[in-house]
Amino acid sequence: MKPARTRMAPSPTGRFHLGSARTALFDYLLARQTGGQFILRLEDTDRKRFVPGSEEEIVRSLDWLGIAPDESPMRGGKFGPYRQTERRELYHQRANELVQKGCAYPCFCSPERLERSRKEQEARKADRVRYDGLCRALDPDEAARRVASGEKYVIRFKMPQEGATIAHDHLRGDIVTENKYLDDWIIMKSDGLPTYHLAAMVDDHEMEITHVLRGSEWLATFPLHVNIVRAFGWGEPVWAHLSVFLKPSGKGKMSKRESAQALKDGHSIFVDDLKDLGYTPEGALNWIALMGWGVAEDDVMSLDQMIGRFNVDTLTPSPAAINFQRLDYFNGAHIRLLSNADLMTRIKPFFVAAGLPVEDDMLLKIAPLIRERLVTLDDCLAFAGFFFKEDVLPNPTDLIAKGLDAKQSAEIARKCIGILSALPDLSHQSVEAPMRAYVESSGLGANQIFGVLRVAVTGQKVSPPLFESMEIIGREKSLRRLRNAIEILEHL
RNA sequence: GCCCCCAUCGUCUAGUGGCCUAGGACGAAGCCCUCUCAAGGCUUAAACGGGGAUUCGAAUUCCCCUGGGGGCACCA
Repeated sequence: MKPARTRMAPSPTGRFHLGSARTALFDYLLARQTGGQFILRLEDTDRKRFVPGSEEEIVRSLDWLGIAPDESPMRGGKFGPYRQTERRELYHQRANELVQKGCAYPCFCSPERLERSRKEQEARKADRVRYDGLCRALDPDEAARRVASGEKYVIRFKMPQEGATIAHDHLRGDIVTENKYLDDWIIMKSDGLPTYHLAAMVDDHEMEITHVLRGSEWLATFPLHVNIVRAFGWGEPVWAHLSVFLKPSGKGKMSKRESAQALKDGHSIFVDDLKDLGYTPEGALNWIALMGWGVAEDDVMSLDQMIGRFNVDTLTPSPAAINFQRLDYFNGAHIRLLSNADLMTRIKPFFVAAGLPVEDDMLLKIAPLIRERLVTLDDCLAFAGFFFKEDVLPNPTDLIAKGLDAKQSAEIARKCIGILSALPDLSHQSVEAPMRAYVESSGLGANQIFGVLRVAVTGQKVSPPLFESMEIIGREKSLRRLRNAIEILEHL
């Protein structure tokens, strides 16, 4: 396959969400696989909806995911500039070219007249509300004179009114639309900036884009786009319209309210939130990739494996419901693939953020103990926070072994102190045998004895393996926590 | 309302006319392992939306219906 040039063209008008991330991923995969380039182009022609900070969020999200573009407004590239507001002269020329060719025309209708026309069409229940064509009928010379005189105008694309437009989508095949249902859409606004329809087509051509992957919300104006490209006489890229993401129930798109709820539940549809929620880029990427891309087996994949296996032909056109349980699964699966050193550097920030005095070598020893227990990285606090505290505060009732009372439990703790004190060291190898022997001789269950020990030493009912944990905590601290536990039990 | 798109287990999907008694993964249930919780292993339940047509034969092709989604801006 020839090197593909792909592009993601978000508008800086809001948060960077799953849909954009998936488009970017597929763009990236295709570019890498073919030895091509992945481009980020900012479609900032709508100055009214511009949201400060959104450009930064796009770049930050892409960086974090590990799928940074090869060419972008920040990084530059030989097809720049990559911000549409910096390319207005180009659009101006191209729009005029279409007018000259008779494929587009200036329109002087005021927003008020347009509004009136719309209302009138709605009132008589017209099949489709659209531009009534007043300025389409204008004499070109007359129109040119009015433009030259400084009258306010927009430029509309002259849609063919007969026949049908056949647009080819790579995933759906030919999409046939009768031209009578199409409109003379505005391609140049009165503020001198182009609309998406013109700008994207011009840029995709100028930037030599070979594959356009975009959301299915563009399907409705797809016929317009191919008509514009054809009016210029350009070759068409491969078009693939990706399906939308539905909310977990599968009924409709995620709403603001549901996005907020997801965040409360520890999930998010915004990539920039994922890091703080304890997700890894690997897990997030894997999750995103498998929504709308059918892979027969071996679901857990690294980015490199995805590059190797990606295929535009196997993208699915049907909408996909978001499933956060799968995100958790993929995240845990990728965490388990991490080396101790890697895992260590990833969990460290969460301890630091919690104000715990962490040390690298100790974290390195803890990493293998909690690796397969983590669903999200921030789970490390719940599993291993006790390692870094001077003292733990076990829930008194948790200290009482199942089926026994406080006194008997205190006795177990005392016995443990005796055993552990007598040992040359507290390595888990040294501890295991004598503790097992104690369980044997006591007539109690391992659950009961280890339970008391666990809660006393870690302060919690659920913890990493006990003996390994004590080895890291050390004898002094372990014994002190045991004595505290006895204290608590005796005062019950 | 009009136009366009989509349709396999609860969810993501494999499947391109006979290899389908419909495969995998998440989730669910059970068992094993086990110092807790996980991880891991094994097992189970779970789907071709409905109706026609083509064909010796249809999840796979065609039509209709239904359901879902998107669009109908001087927004992208």
